[in-house]
Amino acid sequence: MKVSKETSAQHRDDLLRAASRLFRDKGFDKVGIAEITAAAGLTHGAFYTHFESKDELCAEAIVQAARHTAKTVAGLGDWQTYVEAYLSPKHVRDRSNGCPYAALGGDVPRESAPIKAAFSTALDRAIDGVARMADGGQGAPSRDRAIAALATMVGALMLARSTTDTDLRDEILATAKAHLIGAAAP
Amino acid sequence: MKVSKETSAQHRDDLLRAASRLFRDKGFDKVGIAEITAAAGLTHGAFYTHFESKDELCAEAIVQAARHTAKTVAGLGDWQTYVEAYLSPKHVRDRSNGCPYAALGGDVPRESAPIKAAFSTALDRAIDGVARMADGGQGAPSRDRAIAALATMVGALMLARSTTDTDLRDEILATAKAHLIGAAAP
DNA sequence: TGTACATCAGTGAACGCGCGTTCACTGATGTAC
DNA sequence: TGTACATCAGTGAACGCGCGTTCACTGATGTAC
Repeated sequence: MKVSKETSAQHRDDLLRAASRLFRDKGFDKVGIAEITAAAGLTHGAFYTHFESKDELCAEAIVQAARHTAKTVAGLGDWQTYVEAYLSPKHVRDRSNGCPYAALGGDVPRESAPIKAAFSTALDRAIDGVARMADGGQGAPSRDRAIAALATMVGALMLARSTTDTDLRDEILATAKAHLIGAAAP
Repeated sequence: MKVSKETSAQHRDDLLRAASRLFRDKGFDKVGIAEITAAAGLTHGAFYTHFESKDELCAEAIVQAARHTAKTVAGLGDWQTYVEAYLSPKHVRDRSNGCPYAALGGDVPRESAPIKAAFSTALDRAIDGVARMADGGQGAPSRDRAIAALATMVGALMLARSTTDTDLRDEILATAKAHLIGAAAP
């Protein structure tokens, strides 16, 4: 049955939000159209009135996740708070709502060009965001520091998530934290 | 038809090598049993005389990739040479023969316990290897530096691989390189 | 404002396909005499 | 050393399953009069 334009727009948004969370949690390949539409309270057939293909959804879900993440990060305000939240056991556990660059960075190189392009654009903006946050208005060239910091954070989070040894996990998080906060606020 | 014990052992090794390369290139989900057995010059039916399941192969392929990588890295000898090879455009392109931690670290958290355990053990050894290489016998506590360096390298490689913008890619590689080599050999 | 009808978002059955896995069969290996 | 036979690695057809995608249909929406 037909629904109102507002409801339809809401459904599209629901699909994007569900996809953005599910993809970050399980990766593109391990989440099906049926699971995404069900999470949005729809049946799988409705999917293709909103998106042309799964690939298109993947690309848009990256944008959605990046936007949501940027908003959350901006809300934290302080660089040290951000680093500590990023390298926390909670962020290791909660992939669904976490950093899309750490969650999907490993998958993106294997996906289609539009997906790579979406990720690439989002990443570039995220670097700018981190650069702005990392040094609150100082004249120093901050983009380089932002890139190095982001690489360390993304790498540390990914490795921490890949570990079954909780000692090693905590060691990775603590070490990365020390290097980042020590370097940014000596 | 039956083959000799030596041939069979060789086939098992061929399967592991093929799997270790294919998985690093495309990830666990995008490589099928048929593709792996074909790459090893066999048909898919032969697979189950060597491995109980795809999951078991994934775990063993991680060990295989880690061993091969450790051998290659040991051959480089010098820390600076290693960092430059790691953060080279060649390594960005050639995932098949590259670092298994950057290639599969994003996938491992979503896989079964044996796969996570295999990865975790290999990672722990890799950290030790990097620690030994990074400071050639100095008394300084090197394990922390090794962890931070590995996180930065893995993160930078992954992000560089996820980029379509070649300027951004080169920027990521150059920045990470500067931070790592500057820190280890000031 | 009320009625008639074209539109189209959502449903659910169906599709072709590739996947991991199984299994009856084949024929070279390697052992027992 | 030579022969007879049990073993078992590899083959290829077949399986059930879940996937992305399609499509005829439904019925509420929203427009034209």
